[in-house]
Amino acid sequence: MNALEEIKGVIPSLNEDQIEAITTTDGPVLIIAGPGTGKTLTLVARTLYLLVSGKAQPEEIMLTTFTEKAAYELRDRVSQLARKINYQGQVHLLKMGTIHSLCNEYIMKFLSYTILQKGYSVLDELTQVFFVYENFDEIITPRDGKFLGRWSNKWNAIKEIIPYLNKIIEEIIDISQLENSGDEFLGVLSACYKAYCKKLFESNRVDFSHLQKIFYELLNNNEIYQKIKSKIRYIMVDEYQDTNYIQEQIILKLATPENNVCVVGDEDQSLYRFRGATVRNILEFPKHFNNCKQIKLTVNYRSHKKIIERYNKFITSINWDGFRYPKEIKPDSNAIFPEYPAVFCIWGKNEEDEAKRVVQLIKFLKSEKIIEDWSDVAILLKSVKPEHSSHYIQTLKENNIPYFSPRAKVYFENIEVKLLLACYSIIFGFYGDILKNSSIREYIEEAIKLLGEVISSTLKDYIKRKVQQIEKLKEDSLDLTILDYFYQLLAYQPFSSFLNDKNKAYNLSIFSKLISVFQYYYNISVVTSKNKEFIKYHLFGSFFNFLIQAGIDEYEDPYNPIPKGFVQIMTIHQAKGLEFPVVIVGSLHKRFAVQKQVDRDLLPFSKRGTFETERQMTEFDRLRHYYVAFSRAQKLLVLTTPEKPQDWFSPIWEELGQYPYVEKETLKAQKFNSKPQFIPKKSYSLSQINVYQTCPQQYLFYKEYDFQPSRSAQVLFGSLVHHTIEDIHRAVLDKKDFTTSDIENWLEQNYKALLLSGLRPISQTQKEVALKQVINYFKQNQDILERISETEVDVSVEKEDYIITGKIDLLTSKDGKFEILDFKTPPKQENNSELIDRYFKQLCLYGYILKERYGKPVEKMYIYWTSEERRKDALMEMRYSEKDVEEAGRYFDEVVRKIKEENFKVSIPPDTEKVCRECDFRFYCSQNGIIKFKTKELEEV
DNA sequence: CACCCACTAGTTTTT
DNA sequence: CTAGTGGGTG
Repeated sequence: MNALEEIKGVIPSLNEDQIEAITTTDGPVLIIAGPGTGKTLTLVARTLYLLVSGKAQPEEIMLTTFTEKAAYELRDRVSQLARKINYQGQVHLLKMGTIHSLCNEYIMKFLSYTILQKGYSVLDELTQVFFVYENFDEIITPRDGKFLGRWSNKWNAIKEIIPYLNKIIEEIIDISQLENSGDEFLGVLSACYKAYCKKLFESNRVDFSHLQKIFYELLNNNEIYQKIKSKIRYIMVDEYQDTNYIQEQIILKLATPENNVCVVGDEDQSLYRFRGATVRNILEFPKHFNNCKQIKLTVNYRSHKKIIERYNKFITSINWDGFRYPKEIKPDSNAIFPEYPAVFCIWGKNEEDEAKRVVQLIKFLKSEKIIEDWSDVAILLKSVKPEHSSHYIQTLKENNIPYFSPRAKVYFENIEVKLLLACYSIIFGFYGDILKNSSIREYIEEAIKLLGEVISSTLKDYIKRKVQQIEKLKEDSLDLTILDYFYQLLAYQPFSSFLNDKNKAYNLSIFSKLISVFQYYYNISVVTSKNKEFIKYHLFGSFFNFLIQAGIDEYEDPYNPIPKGFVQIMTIHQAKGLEFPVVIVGSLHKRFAVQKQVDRDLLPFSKRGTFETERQMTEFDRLRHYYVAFSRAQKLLVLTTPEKPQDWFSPIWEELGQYPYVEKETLKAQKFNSKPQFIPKKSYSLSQINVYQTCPQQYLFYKEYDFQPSRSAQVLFGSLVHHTIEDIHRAVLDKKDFTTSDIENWLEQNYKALLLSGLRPISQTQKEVALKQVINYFKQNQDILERISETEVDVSVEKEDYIITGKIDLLTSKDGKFEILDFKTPPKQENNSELIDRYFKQLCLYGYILKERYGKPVEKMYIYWTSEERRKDALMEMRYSEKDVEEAGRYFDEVVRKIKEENFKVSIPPDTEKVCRECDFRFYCSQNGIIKFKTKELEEV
């Protein structure tokens, strides 16, 4: 059977255009995929086709997506179908991810050729802001009270300058041209840019745009380019309309010379201009080649034909003047579309009335059983901030309809967050007169009032003790970080009960991360007499002040972004790539502005120059934005407004029936059933599973909720030893010469990197112990080092409903047999202990995976106890039988099943001395009777 | 189509 | 307070 037939066997629905897209593998291909035309399916099938036809091995295919989530989904689907077809290759080796994550991977691989050092940290949106804040005076100098002649407020200047810094990189702008432009603003800007980069690399950090730039520079080094390129034969790029200039350059470079590059996208659905994306890439793609194949997918399998008709009319209502591939989306000719009003409008007298009618409609749909679940309805808005969404939310609440709107930037409105902030502001003395001129005065005062209403006497006493403790500080310091207060507060009501509420627990976890960001970016570890005033002013006056004003989002489950049982209220951006039976589009009367200042200032210096005119940008972008919204609808598209819509909506708005005057009777006769959401498989690392085995509560808090640890010295010690041993192995594999002083150096670097990742420092003696262990290992095991064949081998295994991941080192014996080496830093255990049994099961699993992958059995497995001085005590040899492997498999299934069932009860309390003493939740657990832990420290709390 | 001026709203988000 | 809109003029 040929590859195409095999694929048709598992995906019978493929149409002719899709098949052409799948089988046109060589040379440049542009796939224009309209909404609902099976873009993801086509990408999955194309990848599969490349694999099954033997054109490429998994590791030779690179597929970039717009989000991590899309990458997961693609990978899951490919591996699912690959199994169905019984494909034998290693699907997990596919290079799939966002462009950023792929850049990051290659940078790590070729680190020594870049400006970055080991353990560099990547700034995200929030930390980039604080990085500029931290180095503000060196980056931006004010003149006449204004920053760069434009902005008078410091935080404002930070917020405004960051898009410029990013754009300079993304548009590959020659900074000397800005300098010499003669324009005063651009001159100062280029100086800022230089200072920013200098600071960035001095502190061994990168931002997202620099990840791309550094990778791009690697590609321009021919020797490295050859290395990278030799392993990439096929490139696919999803959402190509949302790529920026440097990404285009990266893709084109990676594709040369044979140009097996396939880009997929739809210029009509481009809505990320504000992030530097430009449709220019997809429009000009064919011009880069002389043999570019173009395939258009235009058959829509998503929407009712009346909906398609309407949005076709909408998108073609202006003159695109060549800035669009002419196309018409066609309904599925095999589908039967029942006759009912599939598109109608709601025009309220005012926002309140509009919301009332919207909710009336939603209730009607549900009570008539036209929809099955509340989550079949999505309200799509330009923004979900309260000023845009509150009238809908209010009315939904009044009618007891559950709703879900995680991106409303209302994190700080949650009671658990308010109460924590109140506690912190009292502990550090940020209340009363000090608030007078603060812009968060109202917020803090309200929070304190709220705390007054719920506070218990024990919590009151605790806070009093802490206030006095800080007041008494003279010349000395407390053994408390700012984050430690957080974990102590969790021991008290109402916080400890909040931990039982999933959503609140996640929000508390976000709080722990915020505090940790503050400690890190303002360079504070413990509270001292010298820094207590600094903490007071900066924690509230600048840090929380900024965050509360900007607002941050609440927790969202990456594995289940559209939970069942809730009406979805989301931004149009969020809805991209999704579909819903019923889509209600609001904000039709609002003006639509497109950010232009950054482009106006910088694009003239881009190599490509400008593209559309400013008027065109506005005209094009607003149509595209709402085109995305309208095309999400499967069965029902409702346009809603409290006022006359903007004129440019008239092509879709004209002659629409109005609710409730539409033919409700024919609507009533319908039944919309929704497809189940795709939920990607969860992966569990073996170290995670170990944590669960040690203490399910600890697993819940650190691994499930992802609380930021404050006191995990043990973790740091273990990682430090592991990483440094990895360095030795890598150096051996690279055939580099090194001495013990190099090892000392590596350990020091690793230590710094681990501290940067937010771990708590360990003592000098402990650090020396770590070094001793590593050097001991190095000195006594020359024979092992010589036999290392691979380090950090990925031993992931995909099970029926979960993925287990792990990393090990691989040895090859003289006669070519495999051996596994795994390092353990805890003290050596007795031979029949429970822990050894657990480690043994891990090794069995590793052995099994490797046998499957390489087709030959693993001969020996070793645990190496690094804390043992002599090799004969440190090295523990194990062998497994098939029976052991089976048992290990059952064992992991069982543990994962318990985790999935959310069984986090502690049945056997862990060793309080070893485990709990290092755990931030020891106060919480002992106050709540989970463990008995009495020490001096606790009594003082 | 470029420029000016008065008026008005205040966004969207990935790594 | 910044910057985008949109009407008006030349």
